[in-house]
Amino acid sequence: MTRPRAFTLAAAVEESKSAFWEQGYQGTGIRDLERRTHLNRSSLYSAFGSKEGLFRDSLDSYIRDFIDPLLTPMDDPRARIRDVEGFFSRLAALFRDGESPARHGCLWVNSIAEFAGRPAPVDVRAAEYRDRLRLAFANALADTARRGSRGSVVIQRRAWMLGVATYGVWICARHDPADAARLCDALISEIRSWGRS
Amino acid sequence: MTRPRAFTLAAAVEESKSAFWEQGYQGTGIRDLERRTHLNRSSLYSAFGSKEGLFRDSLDSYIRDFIDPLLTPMDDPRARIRDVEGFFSRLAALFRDGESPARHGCLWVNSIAEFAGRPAPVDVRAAEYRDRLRLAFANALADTARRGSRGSVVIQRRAWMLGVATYGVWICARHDPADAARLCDALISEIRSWGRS
DNA sequence: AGTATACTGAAACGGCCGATTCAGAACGAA
DNA sequence: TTCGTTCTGAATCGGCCGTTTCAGTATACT
Repeated sequence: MTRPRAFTLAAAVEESKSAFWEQGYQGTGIRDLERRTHLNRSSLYSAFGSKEGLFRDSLDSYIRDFIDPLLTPMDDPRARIRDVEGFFSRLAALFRDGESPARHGCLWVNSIAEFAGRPAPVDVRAAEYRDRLRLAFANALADTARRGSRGSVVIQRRAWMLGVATYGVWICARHDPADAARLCDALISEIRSWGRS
Repeated sequence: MTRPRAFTLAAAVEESKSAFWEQGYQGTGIRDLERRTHLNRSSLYSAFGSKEGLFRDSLDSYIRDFIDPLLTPMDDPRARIRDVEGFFSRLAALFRDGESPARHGCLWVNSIAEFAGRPAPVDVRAAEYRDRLRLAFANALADTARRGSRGSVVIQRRAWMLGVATYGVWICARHDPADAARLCDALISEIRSWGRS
């Protein structure tokens, strides 16, 4: 009936995502996005409506393709403390890989820092991300409580602590990925010591 | 000999600092700074040279007046684990105070997220801040090693962990200060449990 | 063949960006 | 009083901001 799109929305989002990831929302101009996506303004606006729309889609894609896979192992009801260690060791590997976009930190954490409280597509979902993180940790740590070594209060507290540490690691990675990798190692040691107690 | 300045540099920096703190570097325009400082462009530029110069001075003032006082208690060689608890309980109090600028997070952490790796007055000193934090924690935790309850490796590891947790708490505060306060409470509980072990 | 959409490239919008310059008035110290 | 500086206000700079519009061309469907 009508002429189809010559480009994939997903591909355009992919390129935009890495631009926002590296340079932030304000640091990325429409002209940057034109260059990265190899699309002109008109196509961009007809497909996404606005810069903010494109950013929202980038954020969605980021969570779906990057964050979720990191967390799902810990969501499994059979998850154990070793899955928590696995999470941080996978992070460490990303930080040590000079090619990984993880060296620019976490798109979401960066976005929270960039527009806090301001009218932005970030603010609402920031709490979601935080809770998702804490729940994943709490779930994976839960079996140590079941095995009686610790009370559930301690588990909860440690899940919170790991959540906030994850935020911190991302910030650290943005300015020094190698240090963030060492940080993950240290966290893994600490978590291992919890398993022994 | 010549006409003196009618305004204080420090006062101008003070106003600029809070503007940057709330809205970030890129989010704050010269026109914002004119409004906040009640100075016109010419005075601003003749006094500070550039927006970046004003930002650098704001960052210095931030560290001197806000960060240093929070850390010095832990720098004391006689510092104990209770000073670490004190640090987080002071943070919690700031987050619970609706007037405190701490509700906008940490100017430095925000800046790291905003320009990582880019030509900015932040990048060099980011490592300084990180190390200063870790050293302060390590120093205040050291006596638990001296008292033989823990090896120095554990102390080091925990100091790193608290450093990264502090980063995370600041990010968390930027989007939900009340939650950050609760987070500090949880950290205090955890730290207290270290003292008992 | 006709129709409906998508493509490209360019132009233009009002507005702000950071920064520089100027004229004129105000002021303090020598 | 004179000299040197700072003040204010306004204008200007080139450039990018995000966004809209348009004419012209290409493409796939019925």
